[in-house]
Amino acid sequence: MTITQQELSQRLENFRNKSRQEHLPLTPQKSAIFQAIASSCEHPNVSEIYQQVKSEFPNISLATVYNNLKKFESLGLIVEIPVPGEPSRYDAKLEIHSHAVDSAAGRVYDLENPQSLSLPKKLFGKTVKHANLIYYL
Amino acid sequence: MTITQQELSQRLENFRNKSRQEHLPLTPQKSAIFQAIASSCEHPNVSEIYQQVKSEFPNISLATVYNNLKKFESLGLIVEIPVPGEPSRYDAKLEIHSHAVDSAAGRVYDLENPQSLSLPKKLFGKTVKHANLIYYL
DNA sequence: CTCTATGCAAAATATTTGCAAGGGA
DNA sequence: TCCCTTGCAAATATTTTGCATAGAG
Repeated sequence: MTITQQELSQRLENFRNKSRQEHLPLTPQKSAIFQAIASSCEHPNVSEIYQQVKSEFPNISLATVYNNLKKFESLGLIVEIPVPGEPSRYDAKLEIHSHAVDSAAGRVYDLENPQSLSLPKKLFGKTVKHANLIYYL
Repeated sequence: MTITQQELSQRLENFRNKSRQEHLPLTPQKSAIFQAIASSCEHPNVSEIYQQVKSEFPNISLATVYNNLKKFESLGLIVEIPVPGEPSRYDAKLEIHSHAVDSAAGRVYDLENPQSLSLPKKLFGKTVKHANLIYYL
């Protein structure tokens, strides 16, 4: 499963814009980490991202990967997908959607949200920031 | 938020039945661990469960808690609720339902699934075992 | 030039495993 | 009796932090 060229460009541009907005230096390592997540539908976990980036930057530190993931999350560039019993995976698709977790195969799929699913705006007096419907296969 | 006496009895009976079915000895520690999860809507995480059980069994080991949680999960007695950025929480409510995660308050609420939400039986040729709709507040 | 990011190492946290002894069925 | 469970300690795995240096804006 690959993403369209157009979708990828959009994600990367969004990434660069956000970085500029926040006056954050745009290093090659950061770009590589973001691309490792954004350039496919693989929903990699930390060590997969680390391995991937390592092939381009053999000196990259795992701490750098962790630090950047945290930063990207706080900027709203990526979303963490927690998976029961395994390390979290990361997703750069920003539209609200669902996930199918196939633990046996160690994979996470993207799914459109069903038409029928209308999300509440508020719960317990608090704004619903995000919603994630996870199917376990 | 507390659960009804009836619901609790049901959960505990289910727990005892399952243990007997599987020919697993029913130790006081196991019961205490299960009850720590089943007797409220608190969705405790591992260390909260550990602290709770420790008050009754000061010698209990954290490893015992972990081992039993894994066992309970594989028996279908509890469900792990992964929470982004924090350790997982555990739920003994077995009906399919949703969760609202309030990270700021460190709480997870149970929610009925909306009527409108009809879950697919299969995805990608695999049976949907469980589905979890998580709202982030 | 200034400020953040990087890489390294160490610390902190979380989880799993091996094994001897104890206790339920 | 048999086998699972417990508790302890050690091993692994995961994530965070501090600090000196390098590099982006």
